[in-house]
Amino acid sequence: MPPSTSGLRRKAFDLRPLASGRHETRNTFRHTRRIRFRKGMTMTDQTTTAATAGEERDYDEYRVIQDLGGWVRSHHCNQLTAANLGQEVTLMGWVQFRRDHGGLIFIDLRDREGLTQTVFSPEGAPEAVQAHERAHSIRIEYVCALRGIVRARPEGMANPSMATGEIEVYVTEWKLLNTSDTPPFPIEDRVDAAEMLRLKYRYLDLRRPRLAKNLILRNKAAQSVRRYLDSLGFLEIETPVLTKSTPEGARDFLVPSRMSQGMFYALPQSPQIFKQLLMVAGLDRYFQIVKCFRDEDLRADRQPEFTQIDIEMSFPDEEQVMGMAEGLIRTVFAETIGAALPASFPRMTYKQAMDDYGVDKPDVRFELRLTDVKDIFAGGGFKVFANAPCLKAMRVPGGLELSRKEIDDYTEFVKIYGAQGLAWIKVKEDNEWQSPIVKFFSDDEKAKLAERLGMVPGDIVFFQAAPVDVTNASLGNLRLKLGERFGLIDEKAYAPLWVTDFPLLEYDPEDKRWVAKHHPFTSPQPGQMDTIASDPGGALARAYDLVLNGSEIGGGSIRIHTPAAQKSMFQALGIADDEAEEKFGFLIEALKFGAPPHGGIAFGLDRIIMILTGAKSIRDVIAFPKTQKATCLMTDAPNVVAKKQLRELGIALREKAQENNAEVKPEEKKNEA
RNA sequence: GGAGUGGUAGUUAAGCUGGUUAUAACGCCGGCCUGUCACGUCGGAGGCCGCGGGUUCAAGUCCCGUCCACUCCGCCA
Repeated sequence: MPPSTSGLRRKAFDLRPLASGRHETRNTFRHTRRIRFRKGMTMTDQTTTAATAGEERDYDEYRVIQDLGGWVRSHHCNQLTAANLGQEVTLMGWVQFRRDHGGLIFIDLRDREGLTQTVFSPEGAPEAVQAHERAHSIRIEYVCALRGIVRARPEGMANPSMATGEIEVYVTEWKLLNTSDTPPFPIEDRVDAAEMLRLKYRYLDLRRPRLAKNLILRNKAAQSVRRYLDSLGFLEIETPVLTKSTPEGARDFLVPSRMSQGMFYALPQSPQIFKQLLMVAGLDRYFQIVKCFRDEDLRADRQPEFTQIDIEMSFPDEEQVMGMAEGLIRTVFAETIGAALPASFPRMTYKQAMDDYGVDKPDVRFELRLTDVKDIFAGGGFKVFANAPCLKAMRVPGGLELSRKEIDDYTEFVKIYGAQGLAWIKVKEDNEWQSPIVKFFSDDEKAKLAERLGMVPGDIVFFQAAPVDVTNASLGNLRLKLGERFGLIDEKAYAPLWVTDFPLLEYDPEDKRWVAKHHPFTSPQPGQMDTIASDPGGALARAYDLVLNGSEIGGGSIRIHTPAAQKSMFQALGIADDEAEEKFGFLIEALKFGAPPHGGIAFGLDRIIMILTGAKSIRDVIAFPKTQKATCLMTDAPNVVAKKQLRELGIALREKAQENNAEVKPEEKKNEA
């Protein structure tokens, strides 16, 4: 290998002892490749075929990992501008791209802040020449410390798409801090690898600027929340993670107790009761940015562990909680993305939301509405409409252009929500109605329909005749689809909306009983407690949800603060006195000792960050998220545990669970007693 | 629990009504290259077509099952 006997090579090679006596770490990918060569072809085959044009080189001799050796980073990779010209700087980061011209070598160095172009030239001082020679060995994702001079790029060579595009760092000396295997997917925003891979190598996915930016913004939002609430006298107080299972609400995650065998803690679905007890304690104003756990199935915006901004205050009415909450959201949006939300958020009752939008979290960025037309067709000749428990229509301007296939697709879409089909009328340019059903309508029905909906040429009207929940769900969700289809949604708009006057209770057909819609500590509106027994579905709660762009980002209520009212509430929910005592006795007890009127709200931080970043998935705003099956592909959690651990907890697995547990890996077996 | 979409080199994808040796781009390895910026150029390596059955002379392709990821319904006070 003649080139490596040159002085330069020898010098570079001799850097080895400088690496603090540590053994060099070779690129393991290259290592595996070698082994593979041995299996298949021989190494001599490899070298003879390739070494035709020039001398083969082994760059591994340059891939000696070095210590920082006292080097200190002077700037991050998004910092240098023309203002820094001539300065000697030290950058540290990952190799994003290399452009090796044989002569000049360009390396774009990346850290979480951005990119800086660095140049290695074979000219200049001997150190710089040597730095250039060694730089041939640099590969993508290697970790380097580069020291050099900030220079203006030559005339016409600036890159306006880079923040640091005016300058480059002319490298005089560099250290290889670590090598990297070839990453399983490119660390770049513009390439979208399979989510499975991204989750397995999450730490690489997070190197991509888009995800790193999301986490940086998430931090900004969290700090903004803390500043705002602190300025209003809210105390950040931690509450237990190992707590007590409560019967209402979502499924709990359970943690077995070793000390009390057969007993379980539950992870909190929210710190609800604790924050109320902090009010009883007289701490007056509480907040916490806190993990909550619900063992339910996942969605694009739902993870089994998620983060709430949990807030509670003493002596408020709805106006004070909502005013504080509006200020919080306005502050966060202003301080993170510079968006100005309205000075006062509009409000809508739950009933109006369901009537006009079919959902309890309307996206009010666009105008389409549902209209009740049941009365028009009641007792009429078209039996499907006449006999429907609920009949609503939605007029869509411009919908005439929808193709038959699109309408068929929408028909399939609403079937998801239990609809049998989807009726429609197109209003053609000559004002004639084109529809499979209109022949069943009387002239009077047609006239009334046209008038109520304000039908004009170019429209399509969709109908849903079904039970009220099916009608609302199918048209309400179709509305969102059509909003997208017709470009009605301003993606840059932020449309907050309070939804108020929620029902206190809702009927659970499965359990055949009334359950709290919000939670069982929510106060009914004045006078409503007395009517619960006679009309459980009619009682309204002092509850409010904050909806932003059709996403529920927060919800809260004024709480019950007297023991008598809380007992009545449990009675209404069909929770027997002894059960209430067992499950919530400590709360009722606490309310006896001068609990102040109190109320609060909790925001879904993950969902807020989704909106702030435009993320389509909650996984893109969480550092280490779970899959839809609630597993972690990186750590392989959940997993089996040693039999000893189970024994200590007094736990025996049932048959089916044992089958899963049988797949214990050898090293895990070792740990067993 | 249910419905749908996807799974083919390291990655992203193509592969039609089943039919030669499974294709491309990027990446990887090596040669050349002093102004690139997703550098260029020449050469090379790289495949349990998710897994298991079945149909067939023949399966990446058809059928059944199964696993994984995603979206949705149920569920999520």
